Amino acid sequence: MDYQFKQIEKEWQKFWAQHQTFKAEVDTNKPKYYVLDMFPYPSGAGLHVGHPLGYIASDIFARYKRLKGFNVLHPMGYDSFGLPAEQYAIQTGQHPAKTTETNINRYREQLDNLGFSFDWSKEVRTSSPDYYKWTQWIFMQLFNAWYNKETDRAEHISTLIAKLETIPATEIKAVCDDDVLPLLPSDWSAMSEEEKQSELLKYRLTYLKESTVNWCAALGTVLANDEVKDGFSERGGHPVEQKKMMQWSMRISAYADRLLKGLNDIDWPEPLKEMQRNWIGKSEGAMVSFELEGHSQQVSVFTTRVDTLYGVSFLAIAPEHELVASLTTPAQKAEIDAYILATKKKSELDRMADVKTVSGAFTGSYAINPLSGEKVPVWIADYVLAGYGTGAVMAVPSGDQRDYLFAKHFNLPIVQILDAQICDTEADPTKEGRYVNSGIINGLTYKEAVAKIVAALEEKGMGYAKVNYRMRDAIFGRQRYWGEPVPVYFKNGLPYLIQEEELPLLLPEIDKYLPTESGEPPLGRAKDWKYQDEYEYELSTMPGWAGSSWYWYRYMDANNDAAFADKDKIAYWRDVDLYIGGNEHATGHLLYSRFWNKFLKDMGYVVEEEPFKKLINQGMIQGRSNFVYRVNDIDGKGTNEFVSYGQKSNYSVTPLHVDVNIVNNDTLDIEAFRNFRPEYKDAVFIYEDGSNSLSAEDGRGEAKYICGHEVEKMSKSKFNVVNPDDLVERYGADTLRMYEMFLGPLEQSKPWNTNGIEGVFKFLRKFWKLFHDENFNFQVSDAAPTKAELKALHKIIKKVEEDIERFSFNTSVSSFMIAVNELTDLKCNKKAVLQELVILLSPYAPHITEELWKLLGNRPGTLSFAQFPTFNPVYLVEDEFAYPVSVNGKTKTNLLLPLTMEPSEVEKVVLADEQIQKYLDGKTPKKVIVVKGRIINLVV
RNA sequence: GCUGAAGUGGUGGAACUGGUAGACACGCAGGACUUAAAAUCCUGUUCGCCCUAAAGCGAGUGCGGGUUCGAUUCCCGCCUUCAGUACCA
Repeated sequence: MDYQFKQIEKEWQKFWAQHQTFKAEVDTNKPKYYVLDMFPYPSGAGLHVGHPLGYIASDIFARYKRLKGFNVLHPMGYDSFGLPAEQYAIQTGQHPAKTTETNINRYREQLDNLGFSFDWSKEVRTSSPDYYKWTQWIFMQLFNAWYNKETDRAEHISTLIAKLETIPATEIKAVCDDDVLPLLPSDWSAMSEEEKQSELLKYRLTYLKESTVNWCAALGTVLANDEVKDGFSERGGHPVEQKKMMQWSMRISAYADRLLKGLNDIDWPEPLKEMQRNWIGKSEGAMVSFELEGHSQQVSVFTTRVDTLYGVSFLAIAPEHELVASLTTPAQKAEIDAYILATKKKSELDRMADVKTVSGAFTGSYAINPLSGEKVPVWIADYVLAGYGTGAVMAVPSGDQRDYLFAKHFNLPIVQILDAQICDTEADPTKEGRYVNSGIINGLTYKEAVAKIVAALEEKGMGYAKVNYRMRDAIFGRQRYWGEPVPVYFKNGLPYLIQEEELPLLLPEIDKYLPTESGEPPLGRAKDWKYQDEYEYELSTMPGWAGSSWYWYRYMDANNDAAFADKDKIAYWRDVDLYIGGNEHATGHLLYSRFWNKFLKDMGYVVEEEPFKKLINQGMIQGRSNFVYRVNDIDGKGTNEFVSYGQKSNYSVTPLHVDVNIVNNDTLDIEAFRNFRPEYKDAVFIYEDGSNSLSAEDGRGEAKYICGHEVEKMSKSKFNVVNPDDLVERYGADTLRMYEMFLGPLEQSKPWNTNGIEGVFKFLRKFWKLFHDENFNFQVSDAAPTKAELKALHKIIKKVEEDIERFSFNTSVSSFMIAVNELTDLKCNKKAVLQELVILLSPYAPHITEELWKLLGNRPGTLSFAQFPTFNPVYLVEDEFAYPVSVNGKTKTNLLLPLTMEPSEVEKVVLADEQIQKYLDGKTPKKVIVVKGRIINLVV
């Protein structure tokens, strides 16, 4: 029979499911390999053709590793808590769990269509109580932990309590809030239980704190920094404002340095690591305190250029800074108030777009330079961010451009501090030369100056060296319904954990998925939802990233209800060897996951410091839209006439999107177009050849309407969404799998273009034909392969292995085509060759190869665990080589010579060659370069 | 602005350590088969010049330089596109 992909694919998908072919069990006799995909959020739109790209690549790799003798864990699941299901619930009243279930089923169906080798017995769903029980459990561990800088790891809170009982709190090296009390052991023991709890909260790795948050009124929730884009929410594009709220936070900043260092040990794309480095934003500098004239408080600033301290001509503090009110003199009050009001009015977006305008206001107060004793004015300015450093800067106009502009604008002094510094027209941040106008560091170089200034500040108690990070602690709460409940209740305003045995804390049912009338989160609607019928539960839920920050461990032991995963299983599977996903998760998911992983390692629950050893970003698949061109009449109004792409320059036209699914290789399906919309029913066309009737005059076939095209985002409104199911229906999963790989390098973003899928389909048919005679009877021979056949085979063995190892799947598809073309030309139907080829191709096209494997007489289903063919270089050895002969680097001709011939001998033959003499034009070459087995170059 | 990635035929792309640029595929053109079409198969296809043809000549990997016998590949400068980030003190 001809290649019947539909029947073959259904049959094998059923077989794999029934036999649980890909179920992975711990097997200490085999090396493990863990291949993971970033699990999807099951949206209502289903999978489009861009989603499976990474899944196909990882599936090929997983199948390849199985053939190489590895015990492969290759699971899949769903990140099923999230906003869209809840938005839908608000609109329709339908429970998000129900929508989610429907969407998951659809996803599963689509995934099953593609023949992935997932171990579905280990499926996880973050929204299932069996799963979020353990997300809550990890939250509890974080609550019960603090970060000890001495041991450089997280520890149980009990070790902190032990310290507080024995040593002064000031001697405890902890990552904690700034306002921890300087308690003595006696103070601690004198505290009430509640006072103690309140103090411990300042140390816990997850803690409740009043913080400035990104509040999105339209979504009714708080967003993380990475969910805000240019002052608008990433999802939905609603405005976001700064607001103070009590919020759960995760002390990820405790891990800043380890998160930074760990990047050196993992095999991730360099750009991705760079993004994380920038996000963590480590900067080394110093804290400097300035006394304030007439006040008891001080202002401290963070600076990376403590050497410029003598160049400070004013202090600038954020309008939100806590000292603004007390620093403002009566005379300046009106001006300051007006400025603060103006700043608040400006939206985040304006403030960013408006980088060039200098603005600020003088408080009327003065600060004292700790080293020079000089009086400098204190200003407020919106270029100083409340959220970074201390929310105050020491302004050095000679060395910092923003300070420079500010000083120019407000006529403040600009003091040169280095002899090599040129700051007549702009700031000069270089560190060259020796210091001038700089008190104790005059005449010194940069390096000497920094050390001396830090020492002087430390001696006076006015400053110290400090490392600062841009990364803030992560907000860990959403005022939303469809997320994990936080396992916390409140007693006298203080948070307490519920008991571990009481997990999971189930998401309660509510009547509407909206905030309460008093503005509390939706959980405030739950009736009689109280801990021990008495205490209020936490009403916010966990953010989207909670469930995805540890899910790869759950796959190891998905059905365990005694632990998030069994210790022995974690000890076997350890970490993810290969992780494939989009790079939109660079600073969110991937950073939080590394953080939780390090914490779990500190607490002894897992074994590896880093969760994802190797990571690959698959490129985004963009949409490729098609256009028809509607002709406008003289008044510019649209007509019902459409002109083909090549003829459109002769008319005034309006381009209109047309559904890519009724366009084939940019040729419009006229019939389908007429049915696309009622108003097109009687459309008139001007075809590519300029004619306006379907059949050309000479009867040489049909005229064509050619569409224009453009690359855009894949979206419904642009009619460029391509559904994988349609392509599977037409060409089969094996063709789609190979075509997605054939499209180009995995990491590269590219527009989806179905043109060309035929080529891959033809290839598979040609491959099928190798095993069949003209009448499609299965027929292979047991004869011994010829030298040429073995050469073709071993060439592809070598190529495919090398390509898979470097994730170059597109080139191996080409190589398969070449191999099949060669074997077809050789009329090869030798089992010895074809059977090896079946194994080689099986990771790419698993269905057709399973079928042929069976037809070749092997036990069904054993292909997945066959042995990957071994490359033997003997078959590729050549004894002759057609040397390209070039003159001055330009190739002129080829010369067939034995490979054993030595270069000196080659040179002689070349110079004697009649043909080559012609190119030399009678001249004697100055030099002859012979690279054995490569090239001959004559220099004239 | 800063950081990163990338620019190769009509299109997707290949060329892995500097060694025959354009593999493989799409599209297109021509042909075979067919009453016809679809499907299939064969031939050609970087551009320009020359030519009945065979053959030949020249240019060519974003642009301008450099290193080298030889550069898509290495170095310097510039341009364009995409992504991330954005007053970070």
